[in-house]
Amino acid sequence: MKTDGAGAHVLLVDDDVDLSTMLRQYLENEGFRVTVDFNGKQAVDAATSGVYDAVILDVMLPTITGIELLRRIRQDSAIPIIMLTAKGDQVDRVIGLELGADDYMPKPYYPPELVARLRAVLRRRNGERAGAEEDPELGFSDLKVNTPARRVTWQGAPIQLTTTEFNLLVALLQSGDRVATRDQLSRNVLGRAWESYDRSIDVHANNLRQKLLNASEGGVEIETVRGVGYRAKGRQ
Amino acid sequence: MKTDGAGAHVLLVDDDVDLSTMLRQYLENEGFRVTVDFNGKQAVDAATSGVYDAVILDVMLPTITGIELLRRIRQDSAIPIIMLTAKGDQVDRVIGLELGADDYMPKPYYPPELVARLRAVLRRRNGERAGAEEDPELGFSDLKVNTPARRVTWQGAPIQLTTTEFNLLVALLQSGDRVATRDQLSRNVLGRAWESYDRSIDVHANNLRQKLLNASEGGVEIETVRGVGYRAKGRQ
DNA sequence: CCAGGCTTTACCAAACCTTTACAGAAAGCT
DNA sequence: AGCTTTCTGTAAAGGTTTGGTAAAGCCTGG
Repeated sequence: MKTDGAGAHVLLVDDDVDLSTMLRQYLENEGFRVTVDFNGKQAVDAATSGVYDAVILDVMLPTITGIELLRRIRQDSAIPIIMLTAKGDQVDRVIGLELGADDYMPKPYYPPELVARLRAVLRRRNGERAGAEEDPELGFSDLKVNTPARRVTWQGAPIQLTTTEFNLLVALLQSGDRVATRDQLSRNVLGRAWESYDRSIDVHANNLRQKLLNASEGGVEIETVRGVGYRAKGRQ
Repeated sequence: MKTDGAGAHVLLVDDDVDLSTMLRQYLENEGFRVTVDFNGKQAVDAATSGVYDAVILDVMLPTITGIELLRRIRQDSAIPIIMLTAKGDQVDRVIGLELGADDYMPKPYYPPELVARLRAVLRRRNGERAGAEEDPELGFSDLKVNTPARRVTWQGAPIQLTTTEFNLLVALLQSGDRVATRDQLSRNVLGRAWESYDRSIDVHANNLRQKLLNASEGGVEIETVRGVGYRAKGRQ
């Protein structure tokens, strides 16, 4: 249940208010604490203050270049840094990496991809090997969900799920006994906020429900919580 | 005195003539044979020629980045490599270490420290050769992949692969049951992060898939995991 | 200059996501 | 209970995304 980097505090330095707001929400939904710095002025102080666990740094900043920022941060701190770079901009990238950025992320990016890389640098920072092994298996009773392999089985028999269905199932299981709201599910699974009249999650939930029903004969259920969302339930 | 690595032949790739001369003297004094390459041009050929036991590689080179050099060497050889990186410039373990560097050494360094690490990687290499720790052969059922020799066979019959295809196959096999994401594959195989619309991995994956299919008649498959990446699968 | 091999592009088919519509269930109200 | 409103299940149509594939472009080493 405890995903990597849960609770890690991330400093996001980006001048694009809209984009960074969306990204912040996404990150928070993934369990990070996020602070945004729009102008980069205080970024160096903030980044080196020791309160953050990682920095996401846009290289395209209005007043000061991200590269310069990166250099200054690196003078005082070894905090993990991910740069956001323009697509195909090799120069910034190489310079960035050589200045000690831990990774880069070409724009435009998919938030889940960024989160994956963020977790990677955090994991690497903490005991490299130690926590490296995730709890790859979740699920209850005879239902096994192997996240790294993206495989689902009931009593050993594989269940064929689409990408979204798989993600949805994982989200539901991670939510455990708590009800997962449509908004949470939409953000986690579809990568967008939920708005009224959006029935997409419902459709996926039902398709998933159907497949699980067929495969497990009622061993796993997806319970509807009227007006709120869904919850996965199984005979323990 | 002459402990580990006595007589080992080291290739030093560094453009700073003064520094590398001093280092060479120090290393020779410690019992190593040393060859220096200043411009890095011939470094790949030299490193992969089989005459050296280890490479010390400066990442800050004038014409070509050390990272690029590293990648090319790793395409053809498993020789131990230590990177020299600028201070604080954890020149990317993401890229450096993931591309297969064995260790890194921040500049400025104390020669004794470098020698210690050099011996460590040499010892590790030899130890692995002695112990059963290594898996020079990976693959399943009738597919044999010999990494040091860079040879692939199906039921003894060789399969002709390009460098990239071979690396891709190894990356897939090493990932085992886990799905290898495009980003992971891109980093490991191509030495760069993945960005959307980059289809290179897909093309290689399909070429490889085709060759394996022809050779093994379905004994090995490269499975596509939609929206995520690929996985190698074989009849066990 | 050629050859081999990596990358990019373009196109197509298949997979699959989203939307829509409607019917049925649940909850509220009187 | 009945009636009304709100919400969810479900099927199907439509549209979008994704990956396979062929081919052209490009780079590099010979």
